[in-house]
Amino acid sequence: MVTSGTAQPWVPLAGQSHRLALEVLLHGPLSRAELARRTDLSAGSLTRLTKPLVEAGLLVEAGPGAGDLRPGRPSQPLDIVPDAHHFVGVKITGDAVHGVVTTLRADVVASARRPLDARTPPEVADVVADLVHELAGQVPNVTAVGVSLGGHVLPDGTVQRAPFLGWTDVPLKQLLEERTVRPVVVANDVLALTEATHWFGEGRAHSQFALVTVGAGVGVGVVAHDRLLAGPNAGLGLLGHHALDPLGPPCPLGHRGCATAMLTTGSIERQVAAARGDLLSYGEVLDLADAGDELARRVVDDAGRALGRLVAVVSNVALPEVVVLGGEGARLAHVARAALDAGLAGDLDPLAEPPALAVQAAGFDAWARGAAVIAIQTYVLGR
Amino acid sequence: MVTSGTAQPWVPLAGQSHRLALEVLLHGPLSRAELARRTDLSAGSLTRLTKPLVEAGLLVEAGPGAGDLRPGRPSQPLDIVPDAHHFVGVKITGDAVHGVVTTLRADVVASARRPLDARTPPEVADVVADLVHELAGQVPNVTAVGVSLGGHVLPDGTVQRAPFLGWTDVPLKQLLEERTVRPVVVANDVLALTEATHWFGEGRAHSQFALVTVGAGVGVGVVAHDRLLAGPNAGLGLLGHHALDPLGPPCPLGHRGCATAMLTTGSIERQVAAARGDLLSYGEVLDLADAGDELARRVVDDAGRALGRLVAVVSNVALPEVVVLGGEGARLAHVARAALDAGLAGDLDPLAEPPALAVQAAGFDAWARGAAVIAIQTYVLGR
DNA sequence: GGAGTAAGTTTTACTACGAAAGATATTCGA
DNA sequence: TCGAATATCTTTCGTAGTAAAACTTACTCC
Repeated sequence: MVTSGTAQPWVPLAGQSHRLALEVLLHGPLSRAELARRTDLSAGSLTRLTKPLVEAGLLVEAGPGAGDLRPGRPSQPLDIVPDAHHFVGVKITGDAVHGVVTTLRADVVASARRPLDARTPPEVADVVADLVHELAGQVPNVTAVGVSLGGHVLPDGTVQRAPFLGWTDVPLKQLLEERTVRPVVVANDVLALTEATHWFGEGRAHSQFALVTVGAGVGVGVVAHDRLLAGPNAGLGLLGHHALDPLGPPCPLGHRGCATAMLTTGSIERQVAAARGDLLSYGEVLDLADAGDELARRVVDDAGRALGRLVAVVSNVALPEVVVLGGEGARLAHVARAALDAGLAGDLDPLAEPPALAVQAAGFDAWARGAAVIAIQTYVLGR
Repeated sequence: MVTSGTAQPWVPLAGQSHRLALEVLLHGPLSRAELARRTDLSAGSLTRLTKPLVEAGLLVEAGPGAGDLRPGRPSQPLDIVPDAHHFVGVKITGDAVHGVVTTLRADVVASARRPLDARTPPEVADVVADLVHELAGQVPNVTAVGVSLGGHVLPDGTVQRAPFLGWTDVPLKQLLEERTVRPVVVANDVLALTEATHWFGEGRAHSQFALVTVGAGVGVGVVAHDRLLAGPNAGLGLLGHHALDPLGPPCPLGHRGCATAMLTTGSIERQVAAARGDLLSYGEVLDLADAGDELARRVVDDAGRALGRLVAVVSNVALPEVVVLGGEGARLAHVARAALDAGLAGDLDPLAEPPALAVQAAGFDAWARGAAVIAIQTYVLGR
């Protein structure tokens, strides 16, 4: 039985062993021969390197790949044991806390939610700890907890700034480790979702892609050369006030037609409410637009066109192979796909190769899963 | 004496030897101890690895670093021999061909220029070959020739598209190798200049930076994680028609206030000519603006503000530590620095760390030097 | 049931590395 | 002028990781 005690990170694994384990984690069951090809190691090295990993229980010989009837000795795919470890991911928003439990492969096995009535750091930490406790009770072997929120997070887990909560310099990691007595990792929400997309989502096959999120805010994450673009400004929503439509509505800061004004769920609700007199939720607005309501259609199409232009800007600078659209408002990309495509095409060079587009499952669980992935990465990479 | 025969690329060097040689090439004379620190190798390994490199003449023990009087055995800096190899770099524009000769460290030791009267591939190749011949005659050991132009270049040296010349699918590398009987590398001009900035210019100390060029066109190159952002669309001027000023003049394609309309030398000349009646060169317009001429000042400031906004967009997406401004029109950044800063500040998040700005030496020699750097890289990395 | 094929294993020799101890060349202080 | 201190560079040696080649295993196809 795998020890259920303190989490042994993968770090003690030497260079190549670690690389092999990671390759198996990310790209599913792989035979030794396939691993040898991917890593440019010899077949002999693979036997040598995988033996201790199998003996330690980190890798297991999965059943033979069923379908392939090829000549030659059948391969014996190696795989990790996904539920040897579980991870809790929590996303904190301005008015609620969303949590999920995932396996080592980031498959969600449970989720829960708590409303957030108070926003002081200790109170929020209490709610998060309570949610973690509930979720962690449902599975064995919870190895680490990841927490994400909109704002700037320092490497030591301090939230330097979180406008949605009105926080500055809150030692969130420390507050949560005191309460949960588990390893906690804190990260920016957009960067966490970008990493999730990179390791376990639509970005898995690409070494260069971008994630554009729409929801309460607008965010962009870029992966280049298989690594997240980081820096002091990463994940802060720098394009939040990028001008997209000179005729659009103003945002709270007065920028006419900026990304926040055109794309955030709040702004779209507000535009419709101002014209109709009654307040509809973002989902209801999209439903109306889908049903052909003229007003909703106009607002949603304007937003779609703006999103297309935003994707074009990101695409023109970061040269992604794929642009993934995510965030709790991502359904917009489906409802206003035609307008999105038009806005995108208008701002791309006609001779340029357009990027592929992918729309992620929306909703807050996706955000929380992103936080869990940060916990997985920390455990696996040992940072 | 170093052989003056066929160029032995550095490639045969094994992994670490190659890395050491590259480190010395890029970061000047370095002692073994310093190299050990930079590469995380032991001092012992350094003796072992550098011995063959010194014996082969690739590295030489430079004179002791004069100034430093520290206790302990003095270090013996190792250096490459910069003029053991020379490289020719050529930039082809719509109406001229600019060439330079550089050392292995990309220091320019000669330059020359030919007007371009005809634009058919064979005629252009003749002019380029003639220029290469003249330049190569001035130094010993010309190892390779780099050629750059605005357009899309395939990995095999075919110019797939070059709007300035009206070319499609021209096997330029082949045409030039036939005529010069030397190894030729062909590359996109903006990407070549970005690599030059990365290896030997303002980007040397940074693993993440962006280059924005202004001149006959507008270009952007991005380096992330110490590698150029590449892809089918890299270097094509994708932001050339990015909207920067809703009230600006239209570009030839009708985009009002796009990067081309606001920033290219041609458009600035045209704006001033339209208002004054007489045609001034770009340099004269900048001189006038500097001298306080109201019309020129207005046009140049509008351009500066637009450049600032362009830098902001690039900065917000690519998160560079430095944004380098280059291209033959880069003097704009000096003349309209205040407007540039204003435009930049307006589009940056007030809470974000602003990127550092650097302005490159302008002029066509810089473009040609970029082409030479591509030749250097090809020789050193052996692609 | 044998030929063919490819995966996986074992053996062997080699290479690259770090650790540690030694050699060398300087500064600094007595 | 002579150690003591200090840092670079060199040498030696043991170890770990590697490829190459020969071998074993387990299947398909004829």
